[in-house]
Amino acid sequence: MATIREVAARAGVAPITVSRVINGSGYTSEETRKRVEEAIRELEYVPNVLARGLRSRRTHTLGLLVTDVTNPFWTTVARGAEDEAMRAGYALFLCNTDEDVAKQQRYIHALLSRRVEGLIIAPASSEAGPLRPVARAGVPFVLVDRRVPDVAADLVLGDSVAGARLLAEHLLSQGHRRIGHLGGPVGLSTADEREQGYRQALSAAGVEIEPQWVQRGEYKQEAGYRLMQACLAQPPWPTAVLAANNALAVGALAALRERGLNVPRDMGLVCFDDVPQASQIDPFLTVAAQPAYEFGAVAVRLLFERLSDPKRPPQTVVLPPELIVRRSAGPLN
Amino acid sequence: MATIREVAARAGVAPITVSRVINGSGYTSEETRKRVEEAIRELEYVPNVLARGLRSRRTHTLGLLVTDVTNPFWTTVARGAEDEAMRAGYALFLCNTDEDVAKQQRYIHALLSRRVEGLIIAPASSEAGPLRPVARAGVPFVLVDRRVPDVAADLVLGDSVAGARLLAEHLLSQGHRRIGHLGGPVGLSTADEREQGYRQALSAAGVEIEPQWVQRGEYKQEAGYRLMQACLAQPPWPTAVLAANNALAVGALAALRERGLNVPRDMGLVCFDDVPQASQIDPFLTVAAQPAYEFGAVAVRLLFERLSDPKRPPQTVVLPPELIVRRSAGPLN
DNA sequence: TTGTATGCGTTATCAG
DNA sequence: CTGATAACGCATACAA
Repeated sequence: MATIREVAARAGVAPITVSRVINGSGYTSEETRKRVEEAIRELEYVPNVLARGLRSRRTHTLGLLVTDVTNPFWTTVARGAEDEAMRAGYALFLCNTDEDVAKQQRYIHALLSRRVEGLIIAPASSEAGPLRPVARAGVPFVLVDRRVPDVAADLVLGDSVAGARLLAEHLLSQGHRRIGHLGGPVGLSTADEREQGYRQALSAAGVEIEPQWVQRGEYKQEAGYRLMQACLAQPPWPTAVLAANNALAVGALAALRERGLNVPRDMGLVCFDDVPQASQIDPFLTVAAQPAYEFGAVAVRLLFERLSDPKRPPQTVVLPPELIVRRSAGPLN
Repeated sequence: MATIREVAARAGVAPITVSRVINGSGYTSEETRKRVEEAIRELEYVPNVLARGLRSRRTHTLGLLVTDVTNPFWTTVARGAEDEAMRAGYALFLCNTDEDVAKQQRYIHALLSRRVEGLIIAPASSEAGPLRPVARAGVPFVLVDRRVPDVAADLVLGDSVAGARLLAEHLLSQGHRRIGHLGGPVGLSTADEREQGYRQALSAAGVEIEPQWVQRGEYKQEAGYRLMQACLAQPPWPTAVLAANNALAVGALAALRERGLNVPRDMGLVCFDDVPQASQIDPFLTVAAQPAYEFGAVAVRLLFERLSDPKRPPQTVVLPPELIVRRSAGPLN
């Protein structure tokens, strides 16, 4: 691969002049710029971003940590972030932590060692500890989707309480009075808040909750399957359940099918986050859909704002969910 | 952020000794290693991979270009690649080209300029031209899912001809004799081969094909919607269609629903590639599923083999699809 | 087993 | 408007 010196030699200028042409910094005459650009083309010169980053401390690279790449919510977040980053000439490392703090830490280290200029993190846990290395390295970061107590950072959130309330109210409006909740990990802000919204709605309607109807686990299909079974371990059964995310709902559906229970005939089901392809195939699940693409795009914008003004106070952007009513929670018989 | 010199100073050794401890290269006494490791911990030292790569020409970074991050097939490929790369201590840039050659070229440039050691590419077009910069930069690459004529590179493929034949034969076995095909872009190997497999199966069964039943377009939902409409523009209609990928099938389903046609009652539908979440929610689509995770993992393995032996002749690995029969193509009435 | 000198490719800084 | 010089942080080559 050609270097900036070879380009300079061929164009008959100094390396720094080539640098100026590439970066559009400083002055260059029309004349020399033409010559340099031609030399670049002829040699198929590709600037070495490593060397550039080493000297200038600007790598034009961001990192994005999501907790599940196979979840359409997160891939859509990634698209939003990627588009926004690319628009600004930044590349984006997309990393999948799988809700696993150890994996998250390995990626954080990998990204810091690659000197990314900023990080967008969907935290795998609500502990502040794992984020400390990022803060101490002085690398700006934005949290998406989940809060972390005692961490001062920009934040892009959905409204979990309101969304869960919407879903629960929908079930109530369909006549359900025995409503269960399949929740996410205890301590994770979205999971805690979704349970809270669910409880608020039911309590406002004067509806009782059996303890076994409320289950918590990971945001994964297997957990949905398991929690649904636990929920139905013994009577009385709920007539409907609210799953705290789409993966939980998909797992719950498998458990219900296995027991020969039909949705919505035998059991109503609603959840947070859409499953777009599935909904195209069959508009079935009633969901509180979040503007995932915006999550990513807004997070990158916040990050850029912070990069250009490091002292600006942390901002929080809340993007409300939208209730999409489909067939999975029809009127209670 | 601390540098290797600060670590060395604190440990009372030379920088090169720290380097040796970090990389496990050369000899270091137990004693000094302990001291160095402690200094690293105390200073929260994070090695600068840019500097390391500049000097050693090893960045421990790969690039993966997929054509659609929101398609579960590609996210699963990405997971396979990522897991395999991480196991070897490599990070992976995951980039989404959106089936757009211009976008693909921008990412290729971004990745070359970051001096990735290798690339895994799902080519957005079957032209060799766009891949030339990679070859000329001397960066090894593996093609996944699609062939590119006149490019000597390692290759991970599904068996498109066989898969399409399986799907078509399934439709024939259900009694269908008027079978359409919604195909991918003309010239793209998977798209061409899937049409070929479809034609082989029908011709072997002595079944005729109306020209309007065979449509080709992008591997995207909108195309599926449009092609399905074109397919039904005028009688005679097919009684079933074979979509060349999952996105096309999802779009086709929307078009059918819009016309009030029920699948499988009024129209059979099968496609290449699964839609895992949707199939969990409702085991509906009959598909030729490909081992997507293996695509990614095998591609990374091939890349590593080539990195360690650049002169080895290009390999091609073919991973066969599996027919999963569900309800979307029941017996013809 | 450890250290010294040097250079990877680029840009910041200062000069002209 | 252009150039010379040095330095970014690390690892290679060679010495001790």
